[in-house]
Amino acid sequence: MSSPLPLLTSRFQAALVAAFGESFAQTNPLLSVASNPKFGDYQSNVALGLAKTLQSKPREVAQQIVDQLSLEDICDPPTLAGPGFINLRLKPRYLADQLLQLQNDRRLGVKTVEPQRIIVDFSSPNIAKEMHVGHLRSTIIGDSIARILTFLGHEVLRLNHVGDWGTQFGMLITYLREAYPDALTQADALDLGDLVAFYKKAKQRFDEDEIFQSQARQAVVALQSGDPASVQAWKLLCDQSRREFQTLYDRLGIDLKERGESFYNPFLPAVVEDLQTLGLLVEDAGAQCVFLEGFQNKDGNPLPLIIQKSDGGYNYATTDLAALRYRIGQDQVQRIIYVTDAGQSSHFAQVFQVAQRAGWVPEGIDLTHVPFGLVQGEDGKKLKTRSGDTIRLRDLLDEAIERARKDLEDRLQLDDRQESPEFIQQVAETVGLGAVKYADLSQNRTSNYIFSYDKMLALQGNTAPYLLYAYVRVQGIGRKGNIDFQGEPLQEGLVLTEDSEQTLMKHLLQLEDVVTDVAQDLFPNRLCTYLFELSQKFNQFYDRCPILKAEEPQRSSRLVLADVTARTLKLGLSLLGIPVLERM
RNA sequence: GGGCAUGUAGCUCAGGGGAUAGAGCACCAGAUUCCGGUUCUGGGUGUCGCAGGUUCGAUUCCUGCCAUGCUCGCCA
Repeated sequence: MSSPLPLLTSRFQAALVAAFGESFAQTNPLLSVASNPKFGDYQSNVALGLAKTLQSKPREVAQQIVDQLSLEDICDPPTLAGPGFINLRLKPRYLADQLLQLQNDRRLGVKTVEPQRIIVDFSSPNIAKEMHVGHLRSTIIGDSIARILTFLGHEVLRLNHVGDWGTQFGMLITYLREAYPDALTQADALDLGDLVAFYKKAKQRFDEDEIFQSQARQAVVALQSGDPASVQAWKLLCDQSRREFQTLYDRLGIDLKERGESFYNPFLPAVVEDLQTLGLLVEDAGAQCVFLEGFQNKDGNPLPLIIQKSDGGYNYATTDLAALRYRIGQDQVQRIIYVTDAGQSSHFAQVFQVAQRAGWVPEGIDLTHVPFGLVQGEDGKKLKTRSGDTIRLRDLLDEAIERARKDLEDRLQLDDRQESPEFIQQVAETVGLGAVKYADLSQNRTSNYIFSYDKMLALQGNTAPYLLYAYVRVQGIGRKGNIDFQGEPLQEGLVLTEDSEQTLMKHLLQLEDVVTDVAQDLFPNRLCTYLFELSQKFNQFYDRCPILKAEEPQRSSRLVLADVTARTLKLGLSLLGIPVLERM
């Protein structure tokens, strides 16, 4: 393990028992990283809360705990401060020993946990539409969450719940039937751009023309009941979109299993029947509904969740309920994580409520909606092109890569460096795509975020290029000194004498805490903050401590410290879906 | 009107019961015998939207209000 926290916790619990008796064996010692490094490395706040129960003064309680604490192998003698904080400082000897452990551990101190089966449902674009920046957030955040859970040892099913079913197909098929019938019978009769244009026109007709609307609704019902011509047309349209999506996933390095809404079609009638049997279903205005608890419509009446439309068709609530049942029953998962925009929060709350009331969610199954905010332009409004259209994801990625290439070429020219076109291409792609991903992941996902190429590609600040460069620096040391970091590991004799070495090492020890925390709360931005701070601390160390020119045993110790830092950066970035470069 | 989210430094944002609320950018000034300066060191700012409440302690939790965004029965 890398984190000292479990060890410190058990020592504190022993001290609590010794000081106040057996009943305090389970008391949480409230240990955390010190709020300010000047106080130490870790702190315990337990005395402040305990004072009341013990009818004593906080500082006295703290002193009684400290008197019983046995930490000589880990820390300097604990100190009391303020109203009753207990401050701890790790010993340099302990840090050097831990560095040796990390050097020999491929997982860099992060243990695997008891495995669960978990579904991460993310990305989920709609067939016959282009992926846009909104899908980017779901895709990137979902991918990172899946990577982190997998790294901790869980069995993760990465599901792409594509929108390949429903009213949109009725619209599209009805429209194409009159405007471009070949598209319904021949593969690739249209390219995707045309398909998107047809979709827009179909939507327009749907909104304006009542006859068209009812034809479209009938077409949906025909499709959902398996009409062969409709099914064939539908398959052609899906194949075309699927290939387009896949090129984007390949570029982004995203692994996903497609299991779209259509997959659950056979299970939809049973959802209705079972809700009927349970007595939850009510007919209202011709539609089959479950009336929700705690939701109101504009008139203050209970809000229904529509399970079956008045025309007999199903909608996405039905599909999500069927999916939920399948995932729990057939996939046998213990946790389902839905990564979608915050606008769907109430939809998921409603679906979860109905599933709970129907008894479809057994004890111990965790359903979590992971919402995220909008991507906005620098004007604070929804991100658009100059002409007001939605920006296509592939155009956005292309532009990030082009800008990264331009930055690189300018730098090469300044330094009079010659590099091959292949090198330039690889660096531009890695930096460009990495910057886009990191910019998104480094924000707290709950709020909206302002998209800026300039900021995400900046070489300073909390950006992908800054982190990538810290990694490259270590590789530069290796090349310069002819160091084989993969070689025979040292067995002993490491020393950490300088403040900047110790500060860096203390940060390396926190990786496990951070990864565990992100797996729990599903906020990848905390991992970003950790990696940014790690890079800053590495740069301070690099600035103050010569490595190759140092005398032994400093030289070897610093090489190990640099290597473990680089490996931590590489691992951390990989959990964000961002590959590193050896040179840039 | 109901629901949800957000409101923290000039800007972009972290933090989320505990000590003097942080970072990056921008701005100013410095450093560099060096392993790639895409670096490092200094310099200062805040009624943590407003008002109450809970608490030994609130920017953090609760309530109300204000502002902004998203959303509210047959799209997903």
